[in-house]
Amino acid sequence: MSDRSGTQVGETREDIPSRSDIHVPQRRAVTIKQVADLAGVSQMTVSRVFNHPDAVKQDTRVRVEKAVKTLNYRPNLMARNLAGGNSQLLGLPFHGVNSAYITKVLIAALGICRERGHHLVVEDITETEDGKTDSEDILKRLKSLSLDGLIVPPHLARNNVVMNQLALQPYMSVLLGAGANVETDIAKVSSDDRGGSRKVTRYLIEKGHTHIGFIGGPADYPAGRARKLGLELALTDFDIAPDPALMLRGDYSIQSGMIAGEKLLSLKVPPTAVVCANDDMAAGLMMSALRRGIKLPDELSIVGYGDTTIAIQAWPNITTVRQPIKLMTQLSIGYLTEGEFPSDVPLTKRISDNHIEVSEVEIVERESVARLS
Amino acid sequence: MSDRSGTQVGETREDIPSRSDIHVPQRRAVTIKQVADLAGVSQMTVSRVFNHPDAVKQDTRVRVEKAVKTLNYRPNLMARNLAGGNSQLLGLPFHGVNSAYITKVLIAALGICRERGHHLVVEDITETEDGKTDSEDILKRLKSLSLDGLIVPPHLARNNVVMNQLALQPYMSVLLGAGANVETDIAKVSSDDRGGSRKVTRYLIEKGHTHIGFIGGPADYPAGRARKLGLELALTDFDIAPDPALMLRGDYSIQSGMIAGEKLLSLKVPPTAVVCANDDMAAGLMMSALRRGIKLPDELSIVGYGDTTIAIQAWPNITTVRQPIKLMTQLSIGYLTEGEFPSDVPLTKRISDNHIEVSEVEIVERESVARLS
DNA sequence: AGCTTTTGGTAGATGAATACAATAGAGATC
DNA sequence: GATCTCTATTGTATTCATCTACCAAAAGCT
Repeated sequence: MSDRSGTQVGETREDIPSRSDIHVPQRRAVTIKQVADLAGVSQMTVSRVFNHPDAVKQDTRVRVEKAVKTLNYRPNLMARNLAGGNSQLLGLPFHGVNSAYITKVLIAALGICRERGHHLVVEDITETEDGKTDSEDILKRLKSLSLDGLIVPPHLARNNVVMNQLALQPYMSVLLGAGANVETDIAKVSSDDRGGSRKVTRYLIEKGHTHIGFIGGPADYPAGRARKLGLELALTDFDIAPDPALMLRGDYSIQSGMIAGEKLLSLKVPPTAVVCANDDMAAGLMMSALRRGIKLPDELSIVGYGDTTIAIQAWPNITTVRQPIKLMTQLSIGYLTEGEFPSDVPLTKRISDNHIEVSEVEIVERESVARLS
Repeated sequence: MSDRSGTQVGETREDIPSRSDIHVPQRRAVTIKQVADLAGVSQMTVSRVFNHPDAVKQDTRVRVEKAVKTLNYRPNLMARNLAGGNSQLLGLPFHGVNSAYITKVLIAALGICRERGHHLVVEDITETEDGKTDSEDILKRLKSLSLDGLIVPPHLARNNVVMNQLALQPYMSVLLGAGANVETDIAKVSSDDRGGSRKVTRYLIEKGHTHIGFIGGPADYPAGRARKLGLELALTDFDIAPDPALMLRGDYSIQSGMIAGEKLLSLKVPPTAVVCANDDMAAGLMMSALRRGIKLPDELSIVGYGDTTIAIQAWPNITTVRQPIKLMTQLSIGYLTEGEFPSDVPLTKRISDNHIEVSEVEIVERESVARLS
């Protein structure tokens, strides 16, 4: 008690008055000690209230919580982590090019982190001009961060050097959105790309299309391959022979969609409909069609994949396949923080202990598809 | 407790070889102590090499640097910050809607942070469904982070509650991209919105347009007002009387651009050209024009502002005003880390000690403007 | 030699968590 | 009824990796 009265009298460095500068380093943030003093308990008890609430008597817990509230206390992340606790920091590697997908992930992750009291550290993994990824540099930056977990986008997953090192880190990583074929056995959250692609393709066929083109993704993106497979499945479902001449490949950029479009549209018998492995390429294709004066969607039906922002920015708005990014991100972050996937998520298929697949993929009907008459 | 002692006696946890688990918490990260030992100096000397290199003799510094390299040492951010150093963490509030501008900032900031060894913590400031911003929540999240500095986007700058609190934080904040009229005296990096808008408007006039519409931004975005002013200036430059009926206002979304477009295009005498306060609204306007079967750009010329991704995703590609985001972000982060703006930056105008304006704003000619014949 | 400057070291602090110790109260044992 | 055991709860000491502040030793200069 004497101890308490002693500290209550605010002395020490606290009482330095504000200077005339604009940015006055404000009185230091409230520490756990101050809370403990106010509540009349030890620091440990306050710490417990935050980290193991059940281990504290209801009575004292309430007292501590009140003190926390009156002082507006927030645990210092740095100290917490240094002492062995969680840093509450999740990492998200981000690349600035063709960034529709990753931006969607970012926004989803941001919201979830906010809800759960985590923070998102975004790291640049854009390739240098000469197209090389500096794996060393990425790893270095990631290492100094004391993350609680890392969300790995497909773009980074292709880099096996990084992936292998990641498996050795003291935190978990989750691959968000890939198919398979990553060397490292890392946790994965995927969605049914094959099924989605099969679904839209059938949708086109049911609209009367039989001469269907495809613009796929780069070879090192598994999702792109799954989408191609889905298309072929749908085709054979209806006894249509896939035509290799109609199967092109882009690099997920608008530009590459335009180039593929040029080729496709200059064929003697151009396709009446085209499935694209992502929305950006669909938009690119759209541009090359418009440039040729082709009327959309009447003379050419186009579908994208992903339901990214560009799908509603292009005109006509692009019919596409919605990827449940929000749900996938939720599952990823859940895994990172809980250590495992929840068991009762609807619309998902548990492939293994560390791989879950979202099976709900739906078509978003917009304006870029016409019935072939 | 017996279960504890059951593990091999005398075994420090260091020498446990890799287990069969997937995620093996690797041997602890290299610490400053190990570096010091290897280099044959004290921890302090190593610390100095990192933080005050000039205070260490060339000779020993080299020795330390070699040790750092061989051990692949990276200072622990958490410890560094706890002990009073810099956290190397910069904050960037991000909102998920109409996010073209902020995404561009994000990408720029990411690259700069990478170069300079900083990390970017992105925080969600998206409004809740009921349109309210939870200032308390934002502040709380920002506070627990021990940031070195905060980049404030215009979106957040409108919130005076937050802005006032920010001025009290122990780190600096820079307003990136606003005009003026923020109550708090915060550092600012702006660009010449008025000049840019004036420039494109003149450009349109020189193309023969005189009946020019404008779709502005919300009242609480100073940049939008500056852009409107620029338009009016250009108009009077050429003795054209601004027509209030042609001056509409959106909220920077594609949607609002479409709505404004509907109004504008259903006038008895619709404008032959429209200046939009951002690219998204230009795209929206474009859609409503296309929907009406108006031929672009021949029957309607459109210019946007900002040169965001949508400008090249829409078709025809949008002629717009480039905002030097990269440079502005560079200046912002420079201010945050150095404490002041560099004095010799080309193409900028120093307005005050803590306000710098980028005067270079150029038109990016694309396909959305036609000469009026 | 005496003083200043440079350079490197020691001690303590930072805020919170883990490990272990201590205390109190309930019920069990004799 | 006194003591003992066990459990629930709270406290103490230590640790985390690094920095700031203050000292001491070495080197340079007059």
